[in-house]
Amino acid sequence: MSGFSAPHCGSLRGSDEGREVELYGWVARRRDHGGLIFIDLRDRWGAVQVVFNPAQSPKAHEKASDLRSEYVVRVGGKVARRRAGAENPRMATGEVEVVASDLEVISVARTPPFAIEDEVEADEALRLKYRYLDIRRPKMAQTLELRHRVVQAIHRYMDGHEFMEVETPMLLKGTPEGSRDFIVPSRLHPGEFFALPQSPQQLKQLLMVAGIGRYYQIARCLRDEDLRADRVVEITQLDVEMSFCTEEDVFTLIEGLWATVWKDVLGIEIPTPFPRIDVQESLLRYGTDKPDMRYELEIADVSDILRQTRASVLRGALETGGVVRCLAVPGGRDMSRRELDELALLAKGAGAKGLAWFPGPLDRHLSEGEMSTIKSAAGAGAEDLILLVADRRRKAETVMGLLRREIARRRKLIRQGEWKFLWVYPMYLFQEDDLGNLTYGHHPFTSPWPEDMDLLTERPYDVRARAYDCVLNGVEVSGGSIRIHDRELQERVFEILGMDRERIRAQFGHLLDAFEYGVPPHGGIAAGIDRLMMAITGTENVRDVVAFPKTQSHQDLMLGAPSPVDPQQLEELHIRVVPPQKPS
RNA sequence: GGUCCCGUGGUGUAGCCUGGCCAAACACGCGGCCCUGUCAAGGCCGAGAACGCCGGUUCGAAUCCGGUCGGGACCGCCA
Repeated sequence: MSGFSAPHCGSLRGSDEGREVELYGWVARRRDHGGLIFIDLRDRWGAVQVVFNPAQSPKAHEKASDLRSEYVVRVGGKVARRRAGAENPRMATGEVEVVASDLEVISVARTPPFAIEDEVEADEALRLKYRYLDIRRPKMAQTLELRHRVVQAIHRYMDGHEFMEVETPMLLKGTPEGSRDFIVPSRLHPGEFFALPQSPQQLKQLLMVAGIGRYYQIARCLRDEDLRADRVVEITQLDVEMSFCTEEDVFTLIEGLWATVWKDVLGIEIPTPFPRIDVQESLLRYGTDKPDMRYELEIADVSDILRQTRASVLRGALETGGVVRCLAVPGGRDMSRRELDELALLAKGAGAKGLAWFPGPLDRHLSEGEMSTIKSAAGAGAEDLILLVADRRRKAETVMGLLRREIARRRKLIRQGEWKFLWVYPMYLFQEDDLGNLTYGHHPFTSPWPEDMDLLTERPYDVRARAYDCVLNGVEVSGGSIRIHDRELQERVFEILGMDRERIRAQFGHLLDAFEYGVPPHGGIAAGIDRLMMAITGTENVRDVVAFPKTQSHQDLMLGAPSPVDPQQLEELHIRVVPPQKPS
């Protein structure tokens, strides 16, 4: 018995009328009329109605009464047009049905822990535990197929532009830079470890030195960091590197790539080139470096208006070097106190000291003049409510960005169906970390802005970077930079980052050495396929676009990973486990 | 590292704030019977949870408190 070449359940159409077929699939639903029995038979391609009629085949009909959900069956029968009035326009196969003459139960099934239907909202942990059932849901299967088609379109496009896919190793050298590495013990080198790739960054730069010129790879990258709704441990990225290029070449390539993917896969024309915004302006106006342009809602800085204000909470923040930012909520005067409290909770959750608004509690602290100046700065209309946050600049931006997104969601301001691409460019080379230390903005291989070279030592924070992010509907779908290709400049940047000679040599010696053997100028970009798929499918949950995702605490609920290993295995790897001390 | 939300039959929810009327309600699903044109089929009947776990408060806890486990959202982090 081979059903491999059998017609797909979901592919039958009116034109198949009269065909004798054998179908293989899962019982999606059974409607037993005592006399007639209908089942919907499902496979990856969809579902078709099968009729068991005792008048036509009493044996098949008798067997069919034992069918239950998710049984795997083989049905022999004839494709027939449905009788007039019995067509189902809601099914792609709704014009036809298969009149069964033969039925074989290949495999029975327990009642699944949740219904295999798109609408049923099962608990996510349960879905993850039984992912193989979850993927049977048409929506999940379709998402995976869409992802496949996107990736195929990417391969075609990159190949068409003479990019060569080169595989890079999974077992790399660990670096304390960037995100936390996943490490793999070496059996043959006691006490030494490989690191799994956070990205093939250095390897693709070395491929440029190797003369490959145009490299790409659909690469898996692993970062041992805390998860979020839009982050998974194991990400897939389109990794690209090219020689003798400028930013403009990268922009053109990627704009063309997305335009092709959208056209080939979604049948949608997207306009190119994409608009650009520099990161500083983005943070000011949208409170984020990945603004969603499907709605307006601009943030305004009203610090200067309020320097002398009687409102002490606002003035206090300004006097300690902070800022006051505000946002007009369209028609927001109708918001309930409860709703505003929820927003305040959100702001506090993000680390804000509080949330102020008017009309409201702020009324008696602000002068008429202040209120009207703020309103015009925020572009507020008569029915609008003004939200204000006073804090350190970065905190205020984070909080306002969060509020902007929340307001857009709550007030349904997001224009669904729009594809708002943009480049955030340029960015800054360095940023300040939590402890006030200087660290890189993108990664340490990013080229400084040529005109800002003089500032490197004196005012590093003002140095722009030849780095860019491509943002789609508020999702950072790709980011990259033109790299440093000069050994001395690269060493200088490492030093500014606080690395001593010894460490530079140990960690990046191979790259610096390579730069002495004829290095082309180069640059590139990496596009997160997971986030891209989020934007395409309109989900806010990455796990929706990954076949077998892990939970927030890095667990695979289906496999039960991670799990302890055999002591013998540990011994072979020269590893001893020290359990965490329980504070008692 | 931190803040917050959630955890009740197979599934989704109600009940929890204002403890006793709750061995817990509803829908779907599940099992049986009836039914020849349904497609979320329909009708009738039925089974199924001591309320994540541990401890505390109380005459009495699904309900209050503490802890713990699991899931999620966010801040930090993620070059």
